[in-house]
Amino acid sequence: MIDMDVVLDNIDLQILNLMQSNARISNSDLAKEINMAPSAVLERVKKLEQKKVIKQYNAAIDPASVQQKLLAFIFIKSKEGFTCCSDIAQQLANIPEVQEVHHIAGEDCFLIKIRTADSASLMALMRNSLQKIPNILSTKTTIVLETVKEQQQLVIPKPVKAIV
Amino acid sequence: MIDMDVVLDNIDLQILNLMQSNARISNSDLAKEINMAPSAVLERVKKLEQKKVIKQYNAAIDPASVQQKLLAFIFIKSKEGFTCCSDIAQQLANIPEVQEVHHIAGEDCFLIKIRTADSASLMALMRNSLQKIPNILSTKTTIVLETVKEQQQLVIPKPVKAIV
DNA sequence: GGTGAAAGGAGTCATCC
DNA sequence: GGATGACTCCTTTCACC
Repeated sequence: MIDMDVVLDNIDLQILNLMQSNARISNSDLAKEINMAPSAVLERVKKLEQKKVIKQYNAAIDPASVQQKLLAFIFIKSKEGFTCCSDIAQQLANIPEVQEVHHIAGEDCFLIKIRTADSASLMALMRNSLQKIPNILSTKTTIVLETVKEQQQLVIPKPVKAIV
Repeated sequence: MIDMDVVLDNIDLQILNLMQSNARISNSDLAKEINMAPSAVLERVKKLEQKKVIKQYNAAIDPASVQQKLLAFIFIKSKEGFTCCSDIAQQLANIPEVQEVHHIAGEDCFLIKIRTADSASLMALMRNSLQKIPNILSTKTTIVLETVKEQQQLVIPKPVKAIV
């Protein structure tokens, strides 16, 4: 079921480009930007949501404002065996503070991105949640000192304006 | 100017909690959820935007749908010296495919998160953009095979309902 | 798949509490 | 700060193309 026949035309790409950095744009503004009727644009947006091209609309919140000042990446090595790997992945994903779980190439099995209030709460979380997951062999933690850039915007190919 | 007197009460936290996973919620629905008048809620949302507690509203787009199937993390080691470091950070941040730039603790200087169409385009980007940045000593690339979880939602302390 | 119009609903602002 | 009400604009639907 991966990679269904999701075919996106230039208009879809324009919509995605506008919405990925301004998700609360009104449908009528969206329609003005791309020179179409609001109803037609609305239908396209709904289809993009249905097809899961648009997965969710998020408000990006400043972590420090809600006392989540520590960001860390942790490499997690696990015992061999693919069934256990996807178990571990799921258990990691269930931890709310874990924002990302990636299965990676190379010796280490997973890379996770995690946010907590401070280093003490990271330590507590590692003891209480991470270490209790079976089949984890070792972890290697990288603490972020400063985040220079953090955005989820994708590079969407700019639609080629047709010559009228 | 970092950490201004941003004081968030329970109502603000409720708003953030609702909007971080549903940024296109209408203001009136938001008002219903937290039992307040729409105008009062709107004012709070605007203040949260002004104070940069809400940084942006994003549509989370499925990367595969727009031909961005490769995700990689790259550790970048640079020459010593703090001034050169922030220069490098800025140049890394200017690359559109680079979604995140973190200054990290330890031997390596930076960790970046980068998305491209495929491994060939990652190679091209490393040759054309990364390698041309001065003072970069070495890079270590980690390719993601599969992403199990990827969300930017923060753990916001659940407001304690006051006893009425 | 897009348009245009019409009804219902939401955003916005001034005013009062 | 929050509520109310009025005005305006937007969303949503549907018949038509």
